[in-house]
Amino acid sequence: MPTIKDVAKRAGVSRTTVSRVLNDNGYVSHEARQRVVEAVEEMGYIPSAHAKTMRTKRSGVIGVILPRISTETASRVVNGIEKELAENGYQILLTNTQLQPEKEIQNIKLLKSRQVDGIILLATNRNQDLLDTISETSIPFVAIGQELSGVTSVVYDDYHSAFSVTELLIEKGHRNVGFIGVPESDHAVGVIRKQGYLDAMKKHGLSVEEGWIQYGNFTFESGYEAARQLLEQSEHRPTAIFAVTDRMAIGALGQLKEKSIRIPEDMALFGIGASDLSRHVTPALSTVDYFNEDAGQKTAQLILEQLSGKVVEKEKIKLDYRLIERDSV
Amino acid sequence: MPTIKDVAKRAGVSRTTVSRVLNDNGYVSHEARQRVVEAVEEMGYIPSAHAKTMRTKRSGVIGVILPRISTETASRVVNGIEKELAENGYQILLTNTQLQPEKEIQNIKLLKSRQVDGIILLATNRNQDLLDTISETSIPFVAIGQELSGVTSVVYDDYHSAFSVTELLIEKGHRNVGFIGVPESDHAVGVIRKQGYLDAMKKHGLSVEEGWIQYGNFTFESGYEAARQLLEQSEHRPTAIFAVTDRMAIGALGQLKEKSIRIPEDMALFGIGASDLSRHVTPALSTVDYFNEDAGQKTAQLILEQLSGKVVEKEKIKLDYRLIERDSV
DNA sequence: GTATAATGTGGAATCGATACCATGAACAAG
DNA sequence: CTTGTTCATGGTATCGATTCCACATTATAC
Repeated sequence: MPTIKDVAKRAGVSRTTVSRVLNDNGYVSHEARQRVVEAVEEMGYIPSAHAKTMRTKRSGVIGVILPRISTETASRVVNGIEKELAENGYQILLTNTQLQPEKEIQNIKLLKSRQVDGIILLATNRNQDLLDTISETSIPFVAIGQELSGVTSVVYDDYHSAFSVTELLIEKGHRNVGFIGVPESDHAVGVIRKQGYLDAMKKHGLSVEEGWIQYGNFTFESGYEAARQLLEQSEHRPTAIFAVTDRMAIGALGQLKEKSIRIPEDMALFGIGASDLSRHVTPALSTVDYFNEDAGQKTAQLILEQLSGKVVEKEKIKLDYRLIERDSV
Repeated sequence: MPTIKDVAKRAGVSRTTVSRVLNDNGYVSHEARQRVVEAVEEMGYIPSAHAKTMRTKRSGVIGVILPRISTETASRVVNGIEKELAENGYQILLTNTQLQPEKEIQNIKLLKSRQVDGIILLATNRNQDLLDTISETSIPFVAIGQELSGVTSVVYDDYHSAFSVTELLIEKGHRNVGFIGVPESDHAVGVIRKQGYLDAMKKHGLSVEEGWIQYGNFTFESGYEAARQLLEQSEHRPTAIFAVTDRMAIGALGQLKEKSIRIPEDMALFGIGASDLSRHVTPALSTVDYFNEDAGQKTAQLILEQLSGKVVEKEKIKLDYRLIERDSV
């Protein structure tokens, strides 16, 4: 690989002049510029980003930490981020935590060692170690998915969406609404969505029987299993199930079909996520669209804003959502 | 951010000694090591990967070029790659081309400027410019998904899988098998899979009527549309449809359902990809599993092999596949 | 026609790490 | 007691770019 020195020699100028041409700053005569451009072309010269970063302290890279790469939600968010950042000349460096909280911290260090200009975290938990690590981090940082105290966060409207879903089911005449949640370590999904459900029930004067609330772990299988539990409620069996993710809802759907329970006549079903799946299962699953791609884009914009140098208040952006009513209710 | 110099000062040793402790090579007394470790800890020192890369010419990063980030296939492949590389101390730098061929070349340059130690390309086409760019590239390179001449490639067994699918449909008694393909610019999917279909038909003495072959562009919608075309064949209407991707198969499924055509009684349906979707639509879609995650892992292993320094022959690895027969046939 | 500004170019320092070489101390072998 | 290893440490060059400063040269103003 040729270096700037080689180009300089070939063009018969100094490294400084080559640098000027490349970055289009300073005075360069027409002839000198011409010769440099030719030399670059002929030698297939590609500047070293490392040397540049080292000198300028800017890498043009934003680190993105994902819980897992292969989820639809994450993919969409990344898409949104990518789109926005690429337009502004930034590149993404993706890392994933395989859902291990300690890896989040590890990855933040890793990204810092690579001099990323900013970090975006798709958060799944909010443990103190993580918060500490972030607050020690001097570079622009935005979290998405969870509200992290002291950190600019982009969050979905977990509470109101869950509330609305529950209320919609109630308005459809259901009084016994079952719920499939996830562990509380994921605050947004595990705590807030449940709260939305509980508050909606309460508002309408409906009690929530023990056994109506089951838990899964985001997988189809756990939804399938949770639905089995819900069906076993001997008296006061739910007539509707609200699962906090589409995958679990579709797992539940499998259970219901297996038991030949008609949907929505005998059991209504609602999910969250607006996954491709939700649209194509039968009956089509009612769900909530969180506009993940827009969320990613918004997050990227916040990072860019911080990057632009102006001092920015830490803020919390709550995004819009939309209920999608389909055949399952 | 503290540098190695700051750590050296704090520990009362030279930079060289700090480097020795960090990389665990050369002689360092117990006390000196102790002091360095403490200093690193206290200052929260994180070494600059850029400086290191610059000096050592090794970045510990493998570039991965994807056609699009948010597809199930790509996600799985990346997962496999990640798993294997992470175990060997490498990191991934992801870029995507948004399906624009010229961006593939652009991204290769970008990755080279970042001194990646190797490049993995999820290829969708095989144009000459791309091949030229790759052959000019001196670093380890592996393509996956398409066979690129002169490049180590990991490919799916597109031909035999398509052949098997077609044959299976024929053995089920179908003589009129319709086909939904994609443009030939994607050689593996557009050309080879179609060839497998055609050869299987020929082998069994079946002619392929004009109009039985339709084309889509990987989307649900295009599958839906292609199926409509297939249904319009007035005489000799197909009794089975083989779509070269699950998404298009599921698009077709929508069309069939809309027209109240019973599956599989009136029309059998087969896809490729073993997507989550295929398992959960009704009726469950028969499909081909290409073991994408294993493919990613295998690809990573090939890169690691090249990285290990031994001279490796360019090779072409053809992967296994598995037909998954479900309710749609 | 001289002072001043604009234009054009290169030398050298710098970013933060590693690698090579030199040097010194401690200790064993002859 | 000299010689040769092993152990321990530091100085300095280097990787490939940018940036600052110095110095010409040319153009413009008065």
